[in-house]
Parts: sequence; C-alpha cells; structure tokens
Amino acid sequence: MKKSNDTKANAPTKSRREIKKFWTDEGEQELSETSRKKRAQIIEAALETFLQLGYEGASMNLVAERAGVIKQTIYSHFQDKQSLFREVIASLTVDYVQNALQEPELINKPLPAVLRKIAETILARHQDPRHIRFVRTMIGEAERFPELAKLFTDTTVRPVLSLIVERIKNQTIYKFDDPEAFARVFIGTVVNHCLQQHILHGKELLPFDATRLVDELVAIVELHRVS
Amino acid sequence: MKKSNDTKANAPTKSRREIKKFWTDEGEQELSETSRKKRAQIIEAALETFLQLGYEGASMNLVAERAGVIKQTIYSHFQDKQSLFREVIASLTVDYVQNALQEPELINKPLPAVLRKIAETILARHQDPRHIRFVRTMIGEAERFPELAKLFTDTTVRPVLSLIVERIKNQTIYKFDDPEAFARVFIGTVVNHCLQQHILHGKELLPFDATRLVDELVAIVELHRVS
DNA sequence: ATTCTATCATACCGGTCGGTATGGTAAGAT
DNA sequence: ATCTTACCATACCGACCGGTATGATAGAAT
Repeated sequence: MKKSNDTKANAPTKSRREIKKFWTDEGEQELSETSRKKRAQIIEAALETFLQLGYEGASMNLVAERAGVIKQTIYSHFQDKQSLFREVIASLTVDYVQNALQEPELINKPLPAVLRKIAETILARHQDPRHIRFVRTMIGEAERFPELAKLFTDTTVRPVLSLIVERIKNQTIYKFDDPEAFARVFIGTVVNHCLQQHILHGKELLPFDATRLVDELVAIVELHRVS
Repeated sequence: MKKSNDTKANAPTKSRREIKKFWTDEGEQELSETSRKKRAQIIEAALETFLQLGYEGASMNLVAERAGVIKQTIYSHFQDKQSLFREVIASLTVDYVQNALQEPELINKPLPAVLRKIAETILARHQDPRHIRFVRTMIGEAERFPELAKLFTDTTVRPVLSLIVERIKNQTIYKFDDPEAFARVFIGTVVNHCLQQHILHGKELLPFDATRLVDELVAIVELHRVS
C-alpha cells in the first residue's frame, strides 16, 4: 500500500553493523568514539523529526540532513526506517521512566502528599513540549506500532498505578473500598487534563488550572479519612 | 517539506464545483442524484482510509480506489487532500455529537443516574472501532490540524462538561465546592480509561472493568451528600 | 437533436519516497 | 606500508505521491 517500497520485503535482513557483529567473534567491540557520536546525532535528529512529523510524515532524507550525516550512515546503524523509529521511541520511553519517580524521599509521607507529588511530576513533565509530542506520537502510532504502546504501558502506566495502590494499602488513615479503581480515577484525571490542555489545545480554548484539579482530588481523598 | 507537491502553492484555488457555483447565478442547484451518491462514496472511503492510515499515510489513489471512483472525481468535489481531510473529519465530529446526549429523559433524574448515563454513553461509543480510530486520529493530527481539535473541543468536550456542571448546580442533595473540577475528574477518568484500554491496548495488557470505575466515581459522589 | 454535465479511462507531470550502489577520503591498527 | 573501517559525496533505483490533462461516454435538460 502506498509509497512503501518493499524492496527488501521479506527475509529479515540486518543492518551492516549487525552483520559484522555476527561473524567477527563475540567481541562486543565497542564502536569507536566518532562512530558513537554519529549514532547519537542520528538518534537525536530522528527523535526530533519523528516527534514533529509522525512516522509517515518524517523522511529519512530529512533525518540525515538534520543529523549532519549521509543517509548511508543511518542505514549502517539501523536496519530500516521502522527499526529506527522503534528503537528511538522505545529508548525515549524507558529514559522518561527512569528519571521519574525514583525519589525515595516520599516514602513515609502521608497519602495526600504522595499523591500531590505524583500529580506534580506528571504535570511538570507535560510542560516539556517534547514530552507532549512524545505522547501524541505514542497515541497516533499505537495501531501501527502496538509494541511501543505495550512498552509504554509496562514501563509507565503500570508502575505508577501500582505505586499508588501500594501507598493506599500501606496506610490506615484513609480507607478505600477499591484502591485500584481510585488510583485510576486519580491518574486518569491528571493525564486527561494534560491531554486536553496541551495536545487538544484546550489551553487556549478551555483553559483550566491544574491546581484546582489536584485540590479536588485531594479533597476527595480527605473524604475517605476514617472518621 | 517532504513530498508535498505545492503545484498550486499560493493563490487559494477552488474545486471545480465551487467555481461553477460562483458564476451560475445563485441557484443552489442541488447536485444530481448520482452526483450526491458519488460524493457520499468518496466521503465514506476517505473516512475509512484516513482513520486507518492517518493523514500522511492515506493516499488519494487509495481513497479513489476504495470509493470506486476515479481520482478526478474526488478533485471535482474537493479542493485538495487537506480539504477532504478537514471536511470529512469535521463532519464526523459534529455527527457524533448530534446523536449523543440529546436524550431528554434524564432531565430530572438524580445526579448519580445522570452521571451513570453519561459515562455509559461515552463507554458505549468506544465500543465502536471507528470511534476509537477517530479519537486516535484527532489526537495524532491535532498539531497539523488544530482547527479540528478546536471543533472537537467546542462540540464535544465543552458541552458535556457544562452539562455535568449544570446538573450539579441544579440540585441540592449533593454539595460540591468546585463543580467544574469535579466534572473534569469525572469525564477525565472515563475518557482516560477508554484511551488506555482501547487505544494503548491496555485491554490486552492491563485490562480493567469500566464498571468498577463508574462505581467508584458514583461512590465518590455519594460522599458529597449533604449531612 | 443538441448541449451540458459528471463521470469514466488512461496517461502524464514534477517531485519525493525508502533504500542502494559506486567510489573516494581520512584515520587508526597491523 | 598496507588494510580496514567509518564515513563522505553523488547519483541512482523503482515505486508512489498529489494533482492535472485529454479525450471519450452516457444521461439528462433544453
């Protein structure tokens, strides 16, 4: 369909580097300094381009140009456009999660403080235009690249949900009948706010202060305090 | 950028039909039976194709083929690809809203019943694969076509929010300090559930029963009952 | 009977796509 | 000094893109 040239349609091929790695014996030989630099340039340019134009909209020519690299260099590091996209988006996904809720300082704070912290983290992240584009791309390409959506779910959605559930269960001041459901109410509200405000341009059309939302959520938590 | 051939780059042109309309005198002459039929075929095929492949991914050739029509016929009804996309997505947007919450039967029901009904409506709508694709497309193309996101906000998001707010204010059984914030908690939760379950494939990876969510939300409402 | 309109079929346009081929250059390893 | 490696520049490939041109056909309106 369309413009996809399946010159290499079948028989999974490997990028040049992978082929080399295959039959020079196992050495793991780390790429040379400059080679790793080129690779980093490619990844950076690819990220920028894919997040801006989407998978179909981005062209390898543009990526090469932005990376300051010749197209062949890309194809010696990555098998094809799909591989590049997958690799780049996947690594961004895990990058995001790894600098996230690793803050151990909130370990024994009261539940509302923990929830506020989580909400703040999500909200702050959506101040970064790149993260907004990341979310849009993730959603927009979720059908073409379901593995990426799964990765996102595994590394981001599930952990934050279980974190909340765990915190709810590990305290006795507030009582919830269905902690998992409440966790979803909480992050659903925050995430939908980000989506609506930043991606669907609600910020300009139907602006709403996130603080009111978080306050409302915390007020709801307070209603669950055991008498 | 990329493959967009701006053969007609500047000077806004009109589709053939629009030109004709301009200087045959005002008649509004309704298109012939078969002409309207062709047009409907085109719209249907364009919808299917755009929702499936996205704007960049869909090709006019494919749309024509699926519509059982020659490419020129499309270009006599629509100015260009962008116009077709805009028109088709916009009309789907307003279609959706118009068969939605027009049910006047819930006018004087208690608040929980009203909210349940709204949640059910949203959830039911996301059982339709086409609507899921619609939402994904709306989000995915929100940067390229912000007017569509605005239309969606105006016709869908805002009305359903104000409906809830209005209902909250028009009763005295439940007391909310910030009705608007609660409305956003409510629909945020439901919408995010649909997004997570159907678009990000949570249905297969992290399934969750919507009923628990709605029950949780109604339970929260119940906590707001006056004394 | 003639004119007009909307469609058809087919072919074309310039341009971009993803991806490859060829051949050259500079640096580091042997 | 030779070889290898990673890159460069340029040009090419076939396919497909959005969009147009030409000319034929068939139905309805005059």
